[in-house]
Amino acid sequence: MEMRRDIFQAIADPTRRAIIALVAAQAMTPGAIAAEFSSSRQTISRHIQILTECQLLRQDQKGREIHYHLNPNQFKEIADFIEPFRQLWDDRFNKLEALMNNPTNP
Amino acid sequence: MEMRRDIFQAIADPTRRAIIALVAAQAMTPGAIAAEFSSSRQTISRHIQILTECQLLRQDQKGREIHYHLNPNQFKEIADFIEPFRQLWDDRFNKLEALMNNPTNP
DNA sequence: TATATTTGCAGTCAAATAGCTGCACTATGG
DNA sequence: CCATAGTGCAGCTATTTGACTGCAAATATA
Repeated sequence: MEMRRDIFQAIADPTRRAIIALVAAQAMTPGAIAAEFSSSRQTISRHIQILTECQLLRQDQKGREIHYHLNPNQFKEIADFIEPFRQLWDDRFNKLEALMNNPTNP
Repeated sequence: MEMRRDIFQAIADPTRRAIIALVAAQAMTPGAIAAEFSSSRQTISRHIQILTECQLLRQDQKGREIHYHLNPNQFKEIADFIEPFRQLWDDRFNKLEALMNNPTNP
């Protein structure tokens, strides 16, 4: 029944990206997260569940509260996807890369 | 009727990511792209249309053939999303950043 | 001009998704 | 022990999505 989630599908939803941005700043409880949105608490809870399945979020139980915090490692899969194209648009990256390949030269 | 497409939704589909990877190597016609997949030509054509709506692909009409090629600029939106988290996992990036902040000239 | 090739568009259908409400479970405090 | 607060899960519905088939438009070739 439950389709295998991948991280690209997880970040496809704008609400979930907003949740990620919120939690990135500080760990938050589901209630506090839901308070930031107009959707119902249960709906936000479902989004949190999806993000947790992809390990984008991690739980931190404290008494009856659960604090969710970001797991930045999972973003590597997205980074790996766009990395091959990065040099085609990111001048800053090109400068960094030049320094990396030629660290001692002018 | 037609929902506004965003780029995150565009790359959520694995077939579309595969199309992107194909076209990144070289510009291709819809027919040639479809030949790489088991889905029908029309289904692939629909995916190409979605990618083009998001400007991830660009058309290049040559007679009755249309060559699609990648528009890497659009990946910036994805990069901007994950960039804030990059330093938290990417050691290589940290090294590059260090070089950038402390260039070769003493 | 007639024909074949390349492509896009409309229509249909099954499956997945995101939203809601209601209920059950756990932990804290009196 | 009981009430309350914080969460998760089940079930329902409307919307969206991805796949297919069929057809039309445009271009190249005989």
